[in-house]
Amino acid sequence: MTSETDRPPVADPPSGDLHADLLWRGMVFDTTPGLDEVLRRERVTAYVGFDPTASSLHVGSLLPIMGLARLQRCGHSPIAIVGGGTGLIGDPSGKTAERRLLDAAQVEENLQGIRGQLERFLDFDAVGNPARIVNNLDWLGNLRLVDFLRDTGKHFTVNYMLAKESVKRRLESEDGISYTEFTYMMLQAYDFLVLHDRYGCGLQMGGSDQWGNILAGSDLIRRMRGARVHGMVFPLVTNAVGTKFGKTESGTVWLDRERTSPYRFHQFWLNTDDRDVVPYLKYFTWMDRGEIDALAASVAEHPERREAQRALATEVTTLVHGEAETRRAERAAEVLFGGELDELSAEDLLDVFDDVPSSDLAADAFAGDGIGIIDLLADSGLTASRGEARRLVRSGGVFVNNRRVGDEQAKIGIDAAVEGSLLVLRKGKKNYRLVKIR
RNA sequence: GGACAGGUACCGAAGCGGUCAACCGGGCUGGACUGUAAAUCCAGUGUCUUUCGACUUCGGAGGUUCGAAUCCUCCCCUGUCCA
Repeated sequence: MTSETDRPPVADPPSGDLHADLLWRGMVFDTTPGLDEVLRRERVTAYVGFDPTASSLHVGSLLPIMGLARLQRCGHSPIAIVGGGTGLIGDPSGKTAERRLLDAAQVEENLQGIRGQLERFLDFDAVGNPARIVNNLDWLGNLRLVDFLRDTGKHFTVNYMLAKESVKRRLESEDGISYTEFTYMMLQAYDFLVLHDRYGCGLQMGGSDQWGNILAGSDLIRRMRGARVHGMVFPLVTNAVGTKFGKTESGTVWLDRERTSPYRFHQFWLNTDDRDVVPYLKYFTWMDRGEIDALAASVAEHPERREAQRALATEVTTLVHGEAETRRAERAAEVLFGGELDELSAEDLLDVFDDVPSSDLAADAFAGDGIGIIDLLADSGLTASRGEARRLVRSGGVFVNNRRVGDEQAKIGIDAAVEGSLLVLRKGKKNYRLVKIR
């Protein structure tokens, strides 16, 4: 026992060797010494903090989420802390500029969204080790400055804080660091202390940029409670292309379907580079070693089949959006990349092109021979200008209903529309636009 | 407050009186190849018309000139150094 508090008695030892599993998955970037022993012998309560700057998490948070989920499956207890209090402050880690502050109402709203997403991964009704979500605003909100400075602040030397990488970097930057953000570390350490006291929390996990903050927490607990608590950080998820993980041309990949449709979400994973797919399978799916090894072999021998990517996309999309949405996304991909639009009804098309931008067009635009392809492209917004539309047609990058249109003089008649009401414009391979005719 | 340096298209960066819609690189968009890939190669990348051409762009406002991104004046902004 690392805690002096009334943590529920531990009945069984944890199941499985979590630490070994995490190691194999490459999820351990660094830990405090002895954590592996603790995880083997005791049921541990661990927490991860989530950033409440948006009402949704994005795929960048998936690694810590899966960390918590794996932990729970081994019989440990996960706590997700949504930093309503610290979110009001802003973490300087990994940032080079001062962060804008959120107001309390906004944080509360974001918190609700995040809670819903976490519920897909963590079991809040598990017998014995239910997951919990807490908001640190609950204790930070009415924390008295004088008390805090006397009880907690006493344990931090400024020298200690200045030595932290996150602070150092900001000290060297032009804008410096505000006193507010400078204090962030202390607040996060205090969170750890509170969770330790209330829930017997003995482990904090997080991204590798959190290492300093995590150690600050464990140091604080050691000084104030004389207890040894642990920290573990995940590696930074990278990709072979060298761009930031979780970003596409169209922006961040969110877990919220309103921000990133299940189709796009699925596509994001499907497009994973060969070199990244095995690590991602380890990180983000529940597949075991045997399954992943088999897929790794498939990548090596028949990369063109992309079995690993398909499995990854299916698994992760199912985790986040459920089976029905995953089916839909897969079907949409088949239609969009497999080819035959002809067999689909207007209704099917609307379904498949669910998240494709669309524009309306009056039926009388087709009077006579039909509408000119250039006009159609420019009016629909698929191209930014008529000149671009021309260039695109010339270079063979324009498709109407998946058939190439190479003549810039071409007219599109109303009869080309599916059921007289729908045209599918495509630019290149993946850029679709739906034109609804009314 | 003083001394320099500089502000050019999405970004970086040439141009320094006409032939500049503006070299070049990156990015981006197409095409070829392919595995909805990577790498590579090709093309394009102000607007309108596309054949010629017209119009709007080079921090802002004026001015000189037949003609300016290029010269002059004032203003705004940024970086570096000195106080």
